[in-house]
Amino acid sequence: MADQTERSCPGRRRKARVPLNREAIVDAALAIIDAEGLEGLSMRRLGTALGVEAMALYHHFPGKGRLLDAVMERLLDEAVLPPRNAMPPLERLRHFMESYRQIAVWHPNAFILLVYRRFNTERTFQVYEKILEAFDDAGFDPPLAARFFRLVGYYVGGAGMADIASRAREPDATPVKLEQFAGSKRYPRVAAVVPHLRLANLDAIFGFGLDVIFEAMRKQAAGRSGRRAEGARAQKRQKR
Amino acid sequence: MADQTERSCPGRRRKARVPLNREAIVDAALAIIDAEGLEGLSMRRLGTALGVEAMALYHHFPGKGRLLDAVMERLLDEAVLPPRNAMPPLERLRHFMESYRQIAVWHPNAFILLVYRRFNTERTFQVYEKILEAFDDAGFDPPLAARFFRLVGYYVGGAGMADIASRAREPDATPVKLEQFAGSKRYPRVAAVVPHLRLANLDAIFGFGLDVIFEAMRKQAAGRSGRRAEGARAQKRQKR
DNA sequence: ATATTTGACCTTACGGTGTAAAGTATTTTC
DNA sequence: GAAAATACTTTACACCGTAAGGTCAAATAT
Repeated sequence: MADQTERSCPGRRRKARVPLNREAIVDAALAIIDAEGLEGLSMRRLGTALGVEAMALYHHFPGKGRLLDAVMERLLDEAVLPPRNAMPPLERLRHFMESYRQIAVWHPNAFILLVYRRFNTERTFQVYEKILEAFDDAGFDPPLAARFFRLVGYYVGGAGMADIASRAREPDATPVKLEQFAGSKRYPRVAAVVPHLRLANLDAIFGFGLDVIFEAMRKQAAGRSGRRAEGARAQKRQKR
Repeated sequence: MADQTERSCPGRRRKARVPLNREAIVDAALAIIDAEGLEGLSMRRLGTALGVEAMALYHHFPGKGRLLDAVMERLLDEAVLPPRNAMPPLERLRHFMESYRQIAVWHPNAFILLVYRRFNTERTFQVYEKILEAFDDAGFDPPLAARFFRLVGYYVGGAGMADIASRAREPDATPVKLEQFAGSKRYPRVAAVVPHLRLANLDAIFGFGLDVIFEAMRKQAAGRSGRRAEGARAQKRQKR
């Protein structure tokens, strides 16, 4: 992973020396995070991987914070919302949520950025906009869109994080693991449930939760679009 | 916040010199995190607050990781599961989830510990055990308990994190805020929904999500306990 | 009462971190 | 060809967690 690209190659046929660019830096940063964890990414380490001194990076990013923002954007690119005409809006949203979780699976060390840090760049706002557009397409007015947007967002973010914790080996974790308590007499309920929380089941569990949430959305959307058109029964939760 | 307690008071009537203890250290650590953020907590900083050199702390904790584990336990103490005979199991769980989120409100800087780090100590396993006991009381078999445990856990963890991000001023955040886009023509959906995501609404939004999840749990539990007993619904506290 | 052990804390040091400030060399522009 | 801009380096500072070993008062043993 430490490629040490031959950008400079001291004596040999100096080739116009292509300079670094933000994209290459972000790629390298994500590669390091994937390989060595978030705390494995330091400016010096990143510089070395790119064949450059740490301070050179400050020519392309004002600081590590902005670099991490760029890594977030890069991650978000992997979460795709299917095009508007491809399928019904709720299905589009479901696809997005599933691919969002995939980010946690593919980049377990980096995913926390999406949970911990604010979405503060233009690109991330474009994502918000498209998601909320789909909510609107599904027939949710802004107050209800806000509620379900949060519900599903909380869930997906939390699921990604918990997935990671399950797979986890963060820097200074205690060696104790869930599995060690599986046969414990002192924690019988934990022992009974733990077998169903294994890695192999996480996909199904995640899908189950999405089922519950999207089922609720489907009902509300149906009620709404009904009322919107003429006036049906509708779930009366709304308020204020 | 930097109390610099007079534990040593050089010349004056040296008073048996009460030594530090883990509890006092954890209290001080949490106080620092609350006041200055998670990255504001360093061993040196903590030592200073306690009137002691940093290395003295290593007499009470093997390292910063174990100290953070202790802070997690301290935080978890604030999430209370009402006693078994106080109310029906699903209501007990709901109370727990609400108080769990309160941790995020009271300790926004520390809450991420509960999401990011594994639960690895005895005390945290006791919490798991009691929660799963309540699931059992509610009539869920282990596979279904696992699913709903995750669903509600993902949600509550994600909600806490997102709440924090909303209130956030993490170390190197971009100055851009959601509100700056409220009137934007470029993000009309965001502009429409943002007013409903303000701090004042977060409690209601969180409650709405819990409503959806617990409604689904109620239905499933009813189906289960009905099948389990004979035909009645029965809240039925049962078992050991 | 004295000697010994122990517990609690301190000092020093090492290799890391992000980044401010200033220097250097190469490329581009006029 | 001179001037300006760009890309990168050097050096330095104030932090970080913690390993290793030292110090000194209180507790215990003799």
